[in-house]
Amino acid sequence: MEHERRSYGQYCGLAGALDVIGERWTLLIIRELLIGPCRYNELLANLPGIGTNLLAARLKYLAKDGLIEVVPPDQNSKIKRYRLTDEGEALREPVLGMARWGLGRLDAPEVEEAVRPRWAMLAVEAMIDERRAADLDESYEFDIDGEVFHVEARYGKVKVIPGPANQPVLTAQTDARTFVDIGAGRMDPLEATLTKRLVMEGDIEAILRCCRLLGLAPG
Amino acid sequence: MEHERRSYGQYCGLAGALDVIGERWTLLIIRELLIGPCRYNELLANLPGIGTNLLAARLKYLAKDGLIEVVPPDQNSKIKRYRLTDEGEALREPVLGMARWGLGRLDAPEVEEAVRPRWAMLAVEAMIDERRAADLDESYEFDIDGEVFHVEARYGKVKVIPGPANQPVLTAQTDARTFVDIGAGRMDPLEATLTKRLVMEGDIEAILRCCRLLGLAPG
DNA sequence: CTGCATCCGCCTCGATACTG
DNA sequence: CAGTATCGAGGCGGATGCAG
Repeated sequence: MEHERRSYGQYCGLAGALDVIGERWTLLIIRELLIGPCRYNELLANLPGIGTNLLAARLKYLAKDGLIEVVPPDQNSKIKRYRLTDEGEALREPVLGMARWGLGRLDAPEVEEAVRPRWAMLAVEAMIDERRAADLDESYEFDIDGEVFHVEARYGKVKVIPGPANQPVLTAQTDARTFVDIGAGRMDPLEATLTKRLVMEGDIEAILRCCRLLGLAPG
Repeated sequence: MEHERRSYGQYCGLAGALDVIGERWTLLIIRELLIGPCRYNELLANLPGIGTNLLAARLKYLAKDGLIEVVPPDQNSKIKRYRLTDEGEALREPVLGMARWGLGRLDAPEVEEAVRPRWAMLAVEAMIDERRAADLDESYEFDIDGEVFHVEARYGKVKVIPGPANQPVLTAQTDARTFVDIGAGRMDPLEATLTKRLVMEGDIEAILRCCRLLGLAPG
């Protein structure tokens, strides 16, 4: 006995979007997949509080609606993974926009708040202002609690990529909590550096260019 | 006995945003207020299906979170209105982004789908590509089922404004259903014109410039 | 009439247990 | 590892009540 899905029943783009991605947990699943393809149990681990039945149901709907697809297990690893389709990937911009909006409003984390280094990667992507990258041709490497990724700025186009950079002009090492604090505007990079919670290595000018790209410094 | 609000409990911008605007109906309330300040019963009328208690509860939370504020009744009209604060207004970009995403996926409306001319105004705003307005200095007037608004393009900055335009180079008249069909890409402006569902008056070149601005024509 | 508050039935959600 | 099954609690939808 299948039940029909709840719908707003409005002939409007936003209502149509929310019919698909408006239910609880759905956009957070999209967030995880925006960072990269995931296995079922990875999603479960990075979405503390979601019921396993609910995750399964959401994945089923998202696949039926064409936002995600299953990467079948290949020869070496017999593990099924989920990944965004182009249609799902097209949500990146608006979702990052919402993340940027929410980042600026974040309060200090309560005791029970979950913190994951991978979310810092999305925070970086949300903070980037590509208009400030017109003259850049370099990359910055981040190590957040051991999770390593880098930002590649190439003449106006900026990408955030998992893994270490080739020849970064800057490496930054910190913990997820501190990084999100900085992104939320509640801690200054200077303060984090002075208290040794943030350690940056590289040319001073490169550090400033990186901070400007992330909206952490004027200019 | 007040109940604590449900939260994802994640120290992440997106999760923080969804704690505030992720509940059912909330983003649609924001949509209505993005179009313009509204009275309680206007919201109720344009959100068919919402419970009156739920609307009241959402408005209360949105006010407490600083996204909306109450415009007190002034002398001539003793009617209370709700309007977005700057914080709420800051959601315009990501919300329009989601609307654009959803607009492209809209199926033909089912029998029971609600259609409101005011939503066409938001659809226009979502469709606009400001990068194509660099050389424009003119305005286009729309009449959707009697709801009149206009688009003002001024050298790269484009605004959608309620009410008639001053000296529009183009006036377009149609019904909400047809307009959303065009926005969703399921009907061509040409087809709508030939079937008399869309009537445009103005210079042929102006019509083409307007279509390009809305992503309805290449170039 | 507007702007809510209260009540109730149902559906969704969250947690745990269980299976291939 | 990757889900399915089950069940209690709470959020939602609709009707109704009521004060200004």
